[in-house]
Amino acid sequence: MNSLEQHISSLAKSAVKALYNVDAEDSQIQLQKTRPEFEGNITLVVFPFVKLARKAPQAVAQEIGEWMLNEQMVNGQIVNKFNAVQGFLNLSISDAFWVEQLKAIDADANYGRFKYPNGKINDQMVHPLMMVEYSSPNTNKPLHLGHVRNNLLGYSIAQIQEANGWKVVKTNIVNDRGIHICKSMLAWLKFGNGETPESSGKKGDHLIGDYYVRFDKEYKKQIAELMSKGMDEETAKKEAPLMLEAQEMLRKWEANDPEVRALWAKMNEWVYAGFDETYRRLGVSFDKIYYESNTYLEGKSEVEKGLASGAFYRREDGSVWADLTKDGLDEKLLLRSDGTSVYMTQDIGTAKLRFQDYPIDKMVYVVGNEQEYHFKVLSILLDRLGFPFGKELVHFSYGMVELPNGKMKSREGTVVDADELMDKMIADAREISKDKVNTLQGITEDEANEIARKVGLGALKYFILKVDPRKNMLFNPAESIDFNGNTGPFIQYTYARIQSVLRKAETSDFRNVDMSKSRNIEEKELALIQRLCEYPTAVRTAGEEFSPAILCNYAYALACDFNSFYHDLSIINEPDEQKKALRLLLSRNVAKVLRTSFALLGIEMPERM
RNA sequence: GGUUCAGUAGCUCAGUUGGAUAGAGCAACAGCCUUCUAAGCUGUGGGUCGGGGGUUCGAAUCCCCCCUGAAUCACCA
Repeated sequence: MNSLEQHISSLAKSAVKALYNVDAEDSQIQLQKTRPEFEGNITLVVFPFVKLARKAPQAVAQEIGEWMLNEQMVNGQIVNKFNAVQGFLNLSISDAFWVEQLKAIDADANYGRFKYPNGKINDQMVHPLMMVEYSSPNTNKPLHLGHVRNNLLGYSIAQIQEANGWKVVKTNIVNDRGIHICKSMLAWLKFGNGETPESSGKKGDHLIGDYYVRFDKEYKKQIAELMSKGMDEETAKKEAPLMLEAQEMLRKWEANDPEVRALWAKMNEWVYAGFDETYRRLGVSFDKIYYESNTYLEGKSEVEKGLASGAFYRREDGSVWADLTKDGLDEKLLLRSDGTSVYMTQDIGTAKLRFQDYPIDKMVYVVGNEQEYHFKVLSILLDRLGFPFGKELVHFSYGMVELPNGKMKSREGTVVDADELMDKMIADAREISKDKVNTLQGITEDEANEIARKVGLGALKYFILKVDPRKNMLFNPAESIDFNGNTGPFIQYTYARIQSVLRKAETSDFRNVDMSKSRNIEEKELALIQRLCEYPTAVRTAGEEFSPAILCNYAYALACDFNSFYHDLSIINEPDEQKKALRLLLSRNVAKVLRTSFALLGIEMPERM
């Protein structure tokens, strides 16, 4: 609730008390922005009071409106005038109030961020700590568009929660062991001829990914061969020599076989170098990285402890299980009969190490909705094992990125590669900018490339983040991502325009807007101020709902409002100094809010484009 | 089959705890650059909010039943 809403809310409560002698609940005070077809800025919905008043809605609205105007004769005027339409009381707010709001926004360098009661955003008092896990790649293939969505959501939500007062630790759990890596390793040994990133010029993650695909190809050949000899498919999949070799390799890995370990370490290094580059280009980062190869043994020992405490039980074949039937779920395997760990075991171990490293108050896992069951179970298990954040852990579950013909599948090559996609977006941005001969004259090649990078990535990131994270989204590779309309570049362009205006404004100090002189704020100016006032609510809601999309929508609305204002009204050519000062002040703060909201999305702003 | 999530304009998506005549963008069509950046602005057309009941002053939103799609229910991760 912003300060206008607070004012009107308490005014409305007073009105209801005075008129009907009832203390209104907060939930009964329903405020909304006045729809453009009516006069006014903010609207009180009076339906909740019509029963108390025993009057028609229209009459109640009229009555409350009149009471408000009278009341303010005494207590200073915020509400200027009103009109009542059915059950809706539309209130017009005074210009002075709006100017005051704008000045307050301008004075606040951290506008929109959560502030402690002392006004600081980073008090020395203990922050609640939120750990956000995201990305969490397998090391057998390069990142694709699905990972991009994960990374962008994870990074953005970390920024948003930080703006909402959390101390945030961004973390990544790298899935660096298991049968999938052995497949790549094996294929590389058999068919690689010693190929390295250096010798081939391929990024390490792509090189490894190629061998993962190669494994699958050869494996399928073997299956087909076995089946042609009369073996059934099920058996053929198990008996194919390549699969047996891969499993043997995994056993050697677990037994610390020096050769296997050395190969594993070398190939992982290649992958990490590739990932690092992709992360850097995407603009995401981590405060602490965990590796599954270091956590899975922790998980096993945690499970052993749970076994000792009676939280879990062992079956005759030696496998360890958790009985979740009391929680309405099934029984869950934690250790295989051969003693090896499963995914769940590793997540428990990772949680343990993390909790040793940080005083976690809230744990957030940014993981696709295909793993909802897994996290439901993990939450219960961590709680049983005594992790304080277990019960309340957040699985930030997001939807899949689908292609027109369905899901992306690495092994079948139907993936949109992250690196290629970024290349394409940046190249597209560069191409488009070539047609814009106007303002980009005289800039260097490097500057032009840097703008294209920001704009291309801005288009990509906004395209992904503007969709409600919970929903599946569609990406059609045949249609390029737009640079016009409701897009990142549209908002970046709005920002760049403002920067251009501010550069041209001869003075940098235009805060001397004199409110004492009554002056009429134009409708489009007022709409902009009101929109700016909504920013803190957008930041807070985005945090509560775990939805960067809310900030996208907000930034888009603000940019639309500004462009309309910019089209209709002159800024630096305005002869009236007061009006000009107000418009410059407005422009500067629109730019500020666009920039900070985009920063929370992980999108950079170009100063010109 | 059980559970969970989704279904809104030709396409991609918005739509706060139920509020006024359901909104954007793209695509289509028609206008606006000798004037602060036209990646912009303005306008036109386009809807059985999957279907049917119910709750009430009021339902895209809440409840029930169906239809469709997705995910999941592994000694995979």
